This record gives sequence, C-alpha cells and structure tokens, in this order.
Amino acid sequence: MHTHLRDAILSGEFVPGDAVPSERELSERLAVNRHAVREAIKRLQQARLVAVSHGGPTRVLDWRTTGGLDLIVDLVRDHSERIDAGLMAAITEMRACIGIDAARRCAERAPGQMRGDAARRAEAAAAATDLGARTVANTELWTAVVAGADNLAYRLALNTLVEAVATYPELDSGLNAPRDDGADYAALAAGLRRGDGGATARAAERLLEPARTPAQLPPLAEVVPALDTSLDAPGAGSG
Amino acid sequence: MHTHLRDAILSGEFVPGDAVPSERELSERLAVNRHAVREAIKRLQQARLVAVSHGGPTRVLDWRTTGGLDLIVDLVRDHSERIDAGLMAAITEMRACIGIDAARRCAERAPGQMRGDAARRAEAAAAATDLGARTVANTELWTAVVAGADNLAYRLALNTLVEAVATYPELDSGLNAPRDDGADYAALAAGLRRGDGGATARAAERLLEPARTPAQLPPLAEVVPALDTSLDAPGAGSG
DNA sequence: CGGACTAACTGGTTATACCAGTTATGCTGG
DNA sequence: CCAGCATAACTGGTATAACCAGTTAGTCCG
Repeated sequence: MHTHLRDAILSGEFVPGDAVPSERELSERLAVNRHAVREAIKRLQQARLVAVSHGGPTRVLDWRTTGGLDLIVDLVRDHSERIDAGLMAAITEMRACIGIDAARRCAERAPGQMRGDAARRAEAAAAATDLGARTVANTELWTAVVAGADNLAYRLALNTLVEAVATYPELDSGLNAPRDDGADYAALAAGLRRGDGGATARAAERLLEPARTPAQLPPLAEVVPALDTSLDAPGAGSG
Repeated sequence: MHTHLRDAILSGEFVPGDAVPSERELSERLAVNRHAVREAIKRLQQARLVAVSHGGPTRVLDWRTTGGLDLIVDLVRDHSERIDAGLMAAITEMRACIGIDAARRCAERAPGQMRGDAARRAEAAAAATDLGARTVANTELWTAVVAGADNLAYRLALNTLVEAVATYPELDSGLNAPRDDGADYAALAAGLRRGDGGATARAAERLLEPARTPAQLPPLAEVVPALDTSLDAPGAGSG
C-alpha cells in the first residue's frame, strides 16, 4: 500500500509536480479503506515525497531536492534485487567521510573511558573472523566512535547508514567482509587511547577508504541470506 | 498532537522500553479521534521513535540508537527557543564534513558543465552581502557542489541539514553570516574549474571550518524573524 | 499444580458521515 | 463580450461506531 505509492514516486513513475490521485480514488482503486490511504500518504509526507494541502491536490515533490537522508533506506530496499553501484558507493563514501571525522574528534575530545571503550571494540573487530561477526563488531565500533565524537548528527546519520546496510546484503559484504586490516584496527585503537586525533583519523581512513574502490569488493558468491530489518518488514504495510 | 507525543519522547519524558498509552486511551485523554492518534503514531514509528506491535503495547525506542538523521530537524525545532550549542556544533560539523568531501569529489569527477555551474554559484555567494542573500546563495552553491559529487547520500543529508538550518535562525546566522571570505570562494571556484580536487577541498575547508568555532559566531542582535518551514508548520497537525 | 480455555486487553481495518478548505463552473450584471 | 461573484463539485481533515486480529493474563477445570 504505502510501499506501492512510494515506489511509484521513487522510480519516477510520478513526475514532480504531478497530482497524486485523490484519497477517495486511491482507496477505491486499491480496494482499501480511505484511512489506510491517508496513513500511507502521511508517511510519504513525512519523508517529504509529497506535499499535501488542505482542499487542493496532493502533489509529488522532487525527492532529490526535498528528501532527507532516511530516504536512502527506502532507495536501497527498492534496489535490493540488483546491485546499484552508485548507491553502494554513495553509502560507502558517506560512512567513510563521517567515520574518519568522528574518529578524529573522538580521539580529541572524548573522555578516557569512552576512548578506551572504542579502542577495545576496534580490537574486537580486528579479531572477528566471519562476515556476520565483522558486521556486528564494526557496527559496535563505529557506534562507539561516533558516540565519543559527541556529535548527534553523526550518530543519527550513522544509524541511518547502518539501517540501509542491514537491508542490503551485498553492501554489507562490501563494507564488512574480513580483510587483512588488523594493523589498521590496532593503529585506530592506539590512536584513540593516546588521544591522537591525527593518527586516529589516518587509521580510520585506511580502514574505511579501501571499501570505496569497487575492485576491492569481495566476490558476492556466498552472501548471507538477508538480515532482518528489525522494525519493519519490507512488504508489511505498517511495521 | 503528533508534536506532543514526539516531544515527550525526545525530551526523555518517556524512557526507552516504556509502553505508550493505548491508542484508545490517548484519543480519549487528548480529546481527539483515534485515527488522529494512529496517524501520529505512524509518524513516530517511521521516525523510529516507537516500535508498535499488533496485539501488544507500543513501546518507546531509544532514539539515539535507532533514530535517523531526519530526527535532527525535530530536535532543532524543539530547541528553537534557546541556543543549544552542542546541536549547533553537530550540524555545523556535519555540513563541513560533507561539504569538504563533496567539493573534492565534485572537482574530481563532475563534468565540466556542472563544475562551471558550481563555480559560478561560488562567485555569486561571495558577492552576496546580507544574511538572507548569503543563505540562499550558499544553499545553492553547496547543492550544486553535492550534485556534482554524484553522491545521493551526501545530497539527501545536505537536504536534511538545510531543512534543520531553516528552522533555526541562530544556526542560519552562524553558518551564513557574511564574512571576509571572498578569496576562499574564489579559490573554490578556481579549483572547481580546474578540476583540482585537493585545492577545492582546501578552499571548502577554509569556507566551512571557521563556522565551527563558536567564538566566530556573529552577534545575534538582528536576526531574521523566522524562515518558514516550507512543508510543515511546527504546530500544524498535517503539514 | 498444570494446562487449556476464555475474557479483556492491544493494535488493524472498515464503513459512513460530515467539516473545511480550494477550485472550476457558470450565471449575472455591466 | 467580458468582469466579477455566487455556487457546486471537488480536495483533504475529522468524527463515530463497529468489528477483525493478535497478545496477554486470568481463571477454571482436570
């Protein structure tokens, strides 16, 4: 229901400026109650995919200029069958961009306890062997780093990226597949413990940048089936 | 309605794990229809502030670990009376972090036409004199830069940040107040035209970093009354 | 004491009616 | 023929009331 409308907009089926069919018409056409339509439109409105005006028609917005970062999760979901290289690169780059700066700031201004906690998680991530363990360990590491960076925007953005990665197995394997980077994790941990922003940032860069080059993506042969999306099943109308 | 519940959660009135009162109870207590309550909860659910389960109670989530970047807009709105230094710094830092990297990538991989467009906007921004004009010019500049960087995540994140800034006059004046940075804009434009990623990034850094130090915030004497929030008035139920 | 049934919750959906804005129609007076 | 205005036919917004579908906790019976 909500998914259907959303996809129609994201896929370009509706052009910005177009008027979405009226609630009554949609409810009739989709054989569903008008309240269900309203709730769906409310979600689109919150995602800034449509602008609804009392009395007038609900119009489609240009989500590329109005949409928020959270849209990335929906975009990933829609493309989850095939690999969208651009989308993968975008998410990877953003994770690197934020992760590197957060690492520097965490080293520079987090209290010793938080830096030690993040350092420990870095060492734990280095020790993780299989993809699933790496994913969990990396998520915990960067969450701790971002928490130490004391930047709420970074933290919320990371949440969004993690959510997007969780719905996209290829992306997960691209970002979290085991590599020979134990030294970089160790350098990150050491930099964090010393409170050395520069060294920490450089280690973070070595950890996060390589994933950017598509050539280094691992073969997608055996990829985990699919991570559940915690809050909302893809097809479920509400959750 | 929706605002009331959201603020209660964001302000910590509800602790994560708490069960929100039932829809029927809320509708009765707030003297409003149950459908209105449902639509409100749907929005909270989409923002990952609550987890609703059929049959069981709707529970409050820890938004700091589940919330997406778009939450920052709501957080800013809630604090729009007083200045929240941490929130301002977070948004400013993130703008700088993304803007610098986007500038580099725009210079490196955007086609000449897009680089020229961004460069022209940089020169236009340098020419803008008053706060309002600078805000518009800067928004257009960085939008063009991010478009050239060809990273959808950056673009959507920037949208969110712009939205947040628009609801927060102090933040707007902190980020966009006229400064003596004509040379930096010129360097940015030149770097973009040459396709010189390093130079462009350094210029972007000079443009975006200074705003990070609170000392350089301008006196908040005459601040624009308030920018309208385009899609959704703070108190309006629908938007 | 244990297990199954049941009653009393929870959210999810439907139908219907009406209120409140917007807009297009079309009539009327110039 | 055209300008201007009343109105009718849309649009979304809200309200009642009933019921479906899960979950949970109680209670009763074996």
